[in-house]
Amino acid sequence: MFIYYYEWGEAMRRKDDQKQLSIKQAVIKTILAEGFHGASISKIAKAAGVSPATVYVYYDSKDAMLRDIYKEYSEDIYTYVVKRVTREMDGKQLIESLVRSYYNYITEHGEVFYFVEQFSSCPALVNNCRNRHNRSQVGMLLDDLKKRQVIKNVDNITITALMFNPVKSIALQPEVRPEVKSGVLEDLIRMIQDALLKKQP
Amino acid sequence: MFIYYYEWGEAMRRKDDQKQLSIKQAVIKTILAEGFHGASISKIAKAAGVSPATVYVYYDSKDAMLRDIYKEYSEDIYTYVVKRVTREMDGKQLIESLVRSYYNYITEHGEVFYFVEQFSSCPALVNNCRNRHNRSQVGMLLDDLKKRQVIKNVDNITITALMFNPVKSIALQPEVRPEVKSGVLEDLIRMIQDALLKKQP
Amino acid sequence: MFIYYYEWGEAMRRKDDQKQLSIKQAVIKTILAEGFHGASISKIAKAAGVSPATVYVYYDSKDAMLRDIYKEYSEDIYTYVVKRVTREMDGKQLIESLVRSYYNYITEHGEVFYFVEQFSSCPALVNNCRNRHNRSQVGMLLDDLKKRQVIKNVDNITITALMFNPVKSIALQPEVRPEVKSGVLEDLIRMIQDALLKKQP
Amino acid sequence: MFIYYYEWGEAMRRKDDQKQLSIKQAVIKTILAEGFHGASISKIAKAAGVSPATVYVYYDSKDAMLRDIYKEYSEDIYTYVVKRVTREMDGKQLIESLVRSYYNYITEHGEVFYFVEQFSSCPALVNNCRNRHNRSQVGMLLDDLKKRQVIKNVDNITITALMFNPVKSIALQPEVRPEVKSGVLEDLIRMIQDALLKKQP
DNA sequence: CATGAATGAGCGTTCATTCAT
DNA sequence: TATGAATGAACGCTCATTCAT
Repeated sequence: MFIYYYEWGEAMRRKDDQKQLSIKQAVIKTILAEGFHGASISKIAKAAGVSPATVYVYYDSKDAMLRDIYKEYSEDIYTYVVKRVTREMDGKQLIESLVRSYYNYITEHGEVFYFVEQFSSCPALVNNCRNRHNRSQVGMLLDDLKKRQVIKNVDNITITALMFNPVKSIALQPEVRPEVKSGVLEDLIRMIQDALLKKQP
Repeated sequence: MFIYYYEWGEAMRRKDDQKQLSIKQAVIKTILAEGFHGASISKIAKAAGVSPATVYVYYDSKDAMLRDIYKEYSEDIYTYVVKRVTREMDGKQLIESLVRSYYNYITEHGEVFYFVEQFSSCPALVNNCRNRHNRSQVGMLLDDLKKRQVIKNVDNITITALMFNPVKSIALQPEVRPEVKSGVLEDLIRMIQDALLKKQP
Repeated sequence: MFIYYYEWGEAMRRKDDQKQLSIKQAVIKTILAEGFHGASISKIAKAAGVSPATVYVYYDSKDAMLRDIYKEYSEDIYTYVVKRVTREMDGKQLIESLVRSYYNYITEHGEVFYFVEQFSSCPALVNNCRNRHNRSQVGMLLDDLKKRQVIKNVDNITITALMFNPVKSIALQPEVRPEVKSGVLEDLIRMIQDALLKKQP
Repeated sequence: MFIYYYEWGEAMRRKDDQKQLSIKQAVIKTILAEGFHGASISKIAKAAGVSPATVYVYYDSKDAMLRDIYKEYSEDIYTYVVKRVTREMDGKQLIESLVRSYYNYITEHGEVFYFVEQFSSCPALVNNCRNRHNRSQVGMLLDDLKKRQVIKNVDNITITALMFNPVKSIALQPEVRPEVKSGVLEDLIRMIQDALLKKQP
């Protein structure tokens, strides 16, 4: 008589990456549609096309799920902006690039950005997970500019606050039309350059 | 058994206002303590020292209640900053005053500010109520400065984005110590002045 | 205009004792019918004719509810048996009375007794609540008999184990007919008397 | 991908038995640790080191599994006590042996005994399975003693109720220290002898 | 006006069981 | 045979809201 044992190989890998992805997308989509507190597991599961119980195959709890997705995306925007910087850029160009990339990321990845923002604004959730990897890449960039006397020698949190928060608030304005936003963005870039760059004698 | 009181006067009326006020304070306090989605009617009622049913004497629904309170406080910060501007101030001083007042409001009225921020960040809620009264007072101030060629002639939403958002993000950082924030605030004010003021030849 | 305040009096006492009683009865009945682990809140609520949420008006949690009901009934049987003892009884009669009363209680209050037994047999539950009030009345009775040299001078837990456990096991046998149980009870009483009473020279 | 093994012998067979055994042990262990209603299939499977689905290879359902295990162990204690009886024992010794063995079984096989007790106390489960094999061996022993006029001529259920239930209740008391239990057991044995043995003229 | 009681709907989660491999 | 994935049903419980007084 034959006895067969199944080998734990590729064929048996049944934890479905596609399914987990669709859950993640459903989370982000549902939170955008229903707000953070309106995104229940059952709504998310319905949006993902799975049973509520299936969510718990992939995540230990709702909080853990949100935290995992947050961790995955929280630093995404900084990776994005840093990747678009090149060596040839001078200080002025670099500031423009960073601000513009930040804006572009928001328009291109609105749902994800919105999710991260929502999550960040809830202290109860965000306090449990800290990861500052790619953000620090921005910090290194700024440190270099300061050393090279290109930008003013102030704390990085001051610089990033000035560079990213105004453009964020513009990008998220639901009432302002994109064309207007473009113009505003140009003005903003000039003004941030004025604020940050050292005046050359 | 019913007991009747005939006397009806200011004292009686004030009692009701008092109750509504304590509900409002309870809302803001509870949302700070428990987060937006942890602030249930029963918790709020308990914090206010009334029955859950009493809340519905003053408000039609939970959403209506939050909206009412939001409307009451959403523009509070702009009233605050405008009130602290005086006629003698030149452009530079005016910018400093606006930014500093904005920062002071957040530190002094943290609970209210937190509530307004939380509410604002939920589109489902905020879309139903728009009021731009006191913010426009800031707009008038800026328009005047632009007409007098003191600050650059750009859209007001650009200016306010640059003036208020960086300082907000600094003020809300939970990890940064107040002493550090003070220094950052000074730097920020200088840089916002550099960004906004017209360069004098 | 009239203002009336409601006095918190008998008329306003709306927490319905009858409803709480019907919940208690539903608990006991449902546990008998469905077993301890089959008695869910929703089944209990249905049996009591209320909404599941209503249960939580009267009890903080399911465990607290079971514990409350247990505490109310756990010593009931000892109250019952002690109450049926009279001063005139000699040792032999007293033993007969205690055993017979214990048996009668079980047949008369089968549901309650079953609930208490089920609860007692779950260590996780019973460890959180200890009350030994009426049981100790039995202990005092036995101490007196020992002092008066009527029964053997052994530990009370030994005596109660011998007096009550055999009759309990008989009473709970579902397959044995009541007539047979009567005969068995008589035999049991004689033998327990033989076991406990000091032999007179 | 499938891998085939041809060799099929005792070793293979034993492996399956081993797996079923480890499931059985996991059931008993988990019920002791988590209580009857805390012993879910997934917890049991985890404790046994198998997948939840594997349990259903060996048993049709959870109830069937519990019933099977119950049937296997329910009469174990009577096999145990009967095996420790020898021909040379007189009536007094025999009673002592039975009672003491019963006590020893409980202390030695606490987990199994606890499982059987828990199962027995749930009518919904126990009603579906009846087997009185080894218990009847005790009955034959008692019948013989009665015929030989050593013990009183009463129904066997009366005798077993008196012999086994008190000692069970003592053995299961979690608060009483083992040393105390020893003394109680001695007293109990004397008293059960007094109750059961025919008085010699 | 003010309340504690009451509730249907929904929450996050776990269950016993089945499926696909 | 053995498995991790998948699930409908049910769990205990809380919610915003209404009811009866």
